[in-house]
Amino acid sequence: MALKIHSTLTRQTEEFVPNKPGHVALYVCGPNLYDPCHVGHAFSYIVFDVVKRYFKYRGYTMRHVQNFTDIEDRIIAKAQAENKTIQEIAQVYIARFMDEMDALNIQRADAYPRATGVIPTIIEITQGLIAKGFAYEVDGDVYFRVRKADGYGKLAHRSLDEMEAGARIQVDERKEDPMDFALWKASKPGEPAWDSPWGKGRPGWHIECSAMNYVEHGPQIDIHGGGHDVIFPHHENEIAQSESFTGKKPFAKYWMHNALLRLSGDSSAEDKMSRHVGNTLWIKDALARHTADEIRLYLLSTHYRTPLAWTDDDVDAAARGLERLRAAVATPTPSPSPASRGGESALTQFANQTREKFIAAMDDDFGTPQAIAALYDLAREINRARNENATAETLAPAQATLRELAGVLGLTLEEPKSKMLQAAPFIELLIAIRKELRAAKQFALADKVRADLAKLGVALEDGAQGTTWKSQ
RNA sequence: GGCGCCGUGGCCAAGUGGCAAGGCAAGGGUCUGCAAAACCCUGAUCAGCGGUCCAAAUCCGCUCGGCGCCUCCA
Repeated sequence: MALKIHSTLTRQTEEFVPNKPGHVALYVCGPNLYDPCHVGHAFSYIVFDVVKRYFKYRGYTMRHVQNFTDIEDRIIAKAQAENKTIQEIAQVYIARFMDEMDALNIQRADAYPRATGVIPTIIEITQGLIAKGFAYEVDGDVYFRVRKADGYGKLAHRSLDEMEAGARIQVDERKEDPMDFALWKASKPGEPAWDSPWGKGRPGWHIECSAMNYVEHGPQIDIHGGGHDVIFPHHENEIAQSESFTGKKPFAKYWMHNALLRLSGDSSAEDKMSRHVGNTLWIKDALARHTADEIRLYLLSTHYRTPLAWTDDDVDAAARGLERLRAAVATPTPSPSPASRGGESALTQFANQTREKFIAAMDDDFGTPQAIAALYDLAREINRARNENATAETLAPAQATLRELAGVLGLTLEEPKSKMLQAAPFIELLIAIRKELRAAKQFALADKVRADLAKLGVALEDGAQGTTWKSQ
């Protein structure tokens, strides 16, 4: 079975064939650093984290590059408003970004280049594009000549004429074509600026990604990813710049775009989550309410190309499902009774079939919803076997498989860290006393202990192997 | 105005031509001193209308409803 990917460029689900056998060069568009990241960003980065984990699982080596755009109009505006440098602004959000990615169990990229770190390459590419006739200078600005680029609009599947017919942008008379976009902008007083052949200035919005790709990956990459909203103009322009400059096509072999997350309000209409619109849920706030496993399971329960509307209730529903998965991998105390030989190999066999189903689902354009369904099926079989007194040894292989597959989705299946570690010895003490009460058939008192602990947020569960507790 | 997506049981969500995955919730049951957990059982003809086909949630057309991009955006 071959791994297939839906590419925005062809609008087809194609078999994945890397440029270099066994290796994947992946570039994912990172954030502009003028504000914290919201769960829409988290969704995108989780999606590509799963893409990466799955490729590794299938034996590919990866090089994953994620950029930071640290020079851009909004960052400049923010810096001016707060009387700070753009570097100071960027640093604050980069530190927060890294913390949040770690908290979401998103594996770090191999490189995090910053736009301001590749200015010489940006100038080199811009010069090259001018030399080849793809760009022109006007008053210290440099514009890309879209009419010259081969197949401009091929990613967005729109022709230039269509775009101009419906364009709402103000036409800059100095540009040859209204759709021409800036590679380099002459700086205004007070703005950060770099020396260039066209005077003091700074990069336009799209060129930095072409430059960072060129520096980190070379002229061609396998997969370029990002949110659906960045297809046009950002990725379209990246293709135009990179292919025109290097002459190598395709710039990226597969273009993957995740659908956009919407934020479901109490009564208001659901809108795309977006920082400039203002309806955002910061990652930090989401993590205060839900664990990374819960958030990931929820987001991955929908296919990445299907839009979904975030609601806390739905995340909570996913969290309850997660508990069943966790119950399945929880290690039971080895049973003293002899192994029930009957279902032993059958469970392992089921686990192996689950792995095949999981792989088949993921091979088909990262079908996480079906992959997760397979996980639930396996969890049920494990729990059932345990109910039928299977030994720890019998359960272990299937549990290992469940952990293995969950790990591909970045799910740890670990119990959330208890908020009551300090109280643990006292809770254990109460459990021990309650055990004696139960042995003495003083059930009313035993139940009171359990009920009162529940009021304090501690749930007791009496199992065959004794009583366990967890905080809620 | 142009390009595109979506509408599946109470809720979330797969399936994209051949008897409708999975999760949450709900009801019934097993187990348990009781409870919890776990497990078992129960439920949808796929927005509406028309068409193509031996056969459609899946293809075509129209209608209604929701959304995205075309400008900053993951």
